[in-house]
Amino acid sequence: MIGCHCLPPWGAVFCQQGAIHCSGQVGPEELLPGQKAEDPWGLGSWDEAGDWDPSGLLQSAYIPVPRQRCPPGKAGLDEVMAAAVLTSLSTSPLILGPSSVPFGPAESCCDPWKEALAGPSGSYSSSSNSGDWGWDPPSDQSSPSTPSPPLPPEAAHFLFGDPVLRKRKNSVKVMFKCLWKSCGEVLSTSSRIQKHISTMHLGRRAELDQSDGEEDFYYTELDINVDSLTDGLSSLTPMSPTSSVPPAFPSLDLAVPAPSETTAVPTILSPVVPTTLCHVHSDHAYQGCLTPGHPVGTGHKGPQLSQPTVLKPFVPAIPSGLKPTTGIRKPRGEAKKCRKVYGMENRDMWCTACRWKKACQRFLD
DNA sequence: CTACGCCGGTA
DNA sequence: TACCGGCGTAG
Repeated sequence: MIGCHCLPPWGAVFCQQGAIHCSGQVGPEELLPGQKAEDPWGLGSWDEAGDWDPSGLLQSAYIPVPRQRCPPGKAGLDEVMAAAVLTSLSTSPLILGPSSVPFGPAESCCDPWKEALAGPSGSYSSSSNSGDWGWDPPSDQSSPSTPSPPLPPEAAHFLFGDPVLRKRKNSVKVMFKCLWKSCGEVLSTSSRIQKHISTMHLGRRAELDQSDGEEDFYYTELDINVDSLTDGLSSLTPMSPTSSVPPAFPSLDLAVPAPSETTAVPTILSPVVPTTLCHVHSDHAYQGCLTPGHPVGTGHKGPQLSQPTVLKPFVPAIPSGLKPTTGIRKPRGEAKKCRKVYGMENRDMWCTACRWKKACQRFLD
């Protein structure tokens, strides 16, 4: 992985993760000027850096903004920036763990940001963030202009490092975070979050308990282990049986703002769908590459895929890794060929090229 | 493994 | 022009 500025919007989240991680080792002196001065959330309680447990959301209060973006000479973390940071953090808590794994507590604190970016981050990129995932970078992430709604007291306590909670090691705090787009509400109990989703997003009447379980798809459980650092991923990955949301990165734009009642399940897969569709589409180019003069309809597979708008050029599913031995040989065309269309029995209907075992000229690829 | 697409060669 | 050996690939 590379520098933050090169990353797509969601890459910025990762960068923050790196920063988050490092904040564990960063002393107060590392904080940007103004960070303490503003301290709009009473973060000034940072005074026990040594005692600081670098895992968990507690660190969210101390995300050092990358210096490249916010040089010390500048104003620092003003309210807007802090809100933005908190927003992006609150929408992507599950990736906290992995990124912190490769870096041990003994990591140098000289330049945490660089360390996080350029350090032994081979594992950083490959193991922790599923870099292969090809969905669109959620556009929301790039513009964290919508701060999260005010957090409930319990969440605030947790997030901002209630001293009492911080002392409690080996404790796992479970929070429930709304995954609804631009919401990110964090509540302490599943019933609360369900009620929140039901009433706020699904438009159900609060008094009518008509929950059909759909709410489950819209929140995720933050199983935050305050204790273990190396546990990062594993402590976050296991989802409660009640929560159907996969341990996907919540920074994803779920892109299902108005889910239909009919298919609730696919919605949880929606982050993957675009990619899948893309590959599927390109892998089965059968429908897509027919020549206009397509003759008989024998093999016609009915209406073509209505080109979904989500399909974009993307990474073309080039059959890479083909053996370079035979030089330039086109991968086998997937279009209909005369043999396929007419069959061996109607060989006389084939184009001459096909008859001669040459490249079919009727159904060009 | 077979079926297939088709390159390269031959008649 | 007509055909086919044989290679590489997909299933």
